[in-house]
Amino acid sequence: MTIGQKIRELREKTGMLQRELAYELKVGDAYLSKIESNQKNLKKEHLTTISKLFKYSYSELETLWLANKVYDLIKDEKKAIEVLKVAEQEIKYRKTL
Amino acid sequence: MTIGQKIRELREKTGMLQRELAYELKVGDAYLSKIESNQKNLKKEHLTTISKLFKYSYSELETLWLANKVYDLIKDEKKAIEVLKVAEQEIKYRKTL
DNA sequence: TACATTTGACCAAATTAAGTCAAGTCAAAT
DNA sequence: ATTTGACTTGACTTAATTTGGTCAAATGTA
Repeated sequence: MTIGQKIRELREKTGMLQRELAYELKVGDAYLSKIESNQKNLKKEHLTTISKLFKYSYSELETLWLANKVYDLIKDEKKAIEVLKVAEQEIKYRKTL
Repeated sequence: MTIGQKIRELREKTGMLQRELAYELKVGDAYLSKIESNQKNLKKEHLTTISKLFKYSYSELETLWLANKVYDLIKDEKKAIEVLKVAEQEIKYRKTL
């Protein structure tokens, strides 16, 4: 599940049009279309609006949003999974400091 | 192990000074100091030079370099580990498409 | 002292973010 | 068969941020 998919899911479940949600977010509908297909990242602030609008956990949206950023960084790498493991170890290690 | 630590390790093992390695990389020694302490990221191209200079696996350097970028992105997040899990699932999922 | 390294403040250039607009697609209704 | 409405796409723009550094001063350290 990506942040884009989640937003689309929330929107469609309430029968809202892209145009309508875009209006709430104060962006154009073309931009929202790209957000839902993960071609663009939305601002973190928009997560707040979405969270309130659909009464959906902000924290979960934030996790998906961050995961999407990580994904963007390594999606084209063959070693993507290994990279994540190394990053994970680093996080765990530095937590203990 | 971070990319900065690895570079320092390689440099020190050969008794090289920051100034000397910096010269090879055509950067200032202050900048190299920051690279070794992960305050700055080096260019991917520099990995090639380092790999050749110390005869150390390019692929491993690249993994550390990428992991460092991922780390930078989520280091301040409480949910860092969870974010990595979500990103990992996304990578695995999209690979099967 | 002198050499190696680190740090903070700063900078220009390159990149990314955050969009827009117009044209195009696609399905359903007319 | 054409219109309509929802959505998508590509090309573009502008502003903000990041990258990739530098220099001078401070801090170890032998």
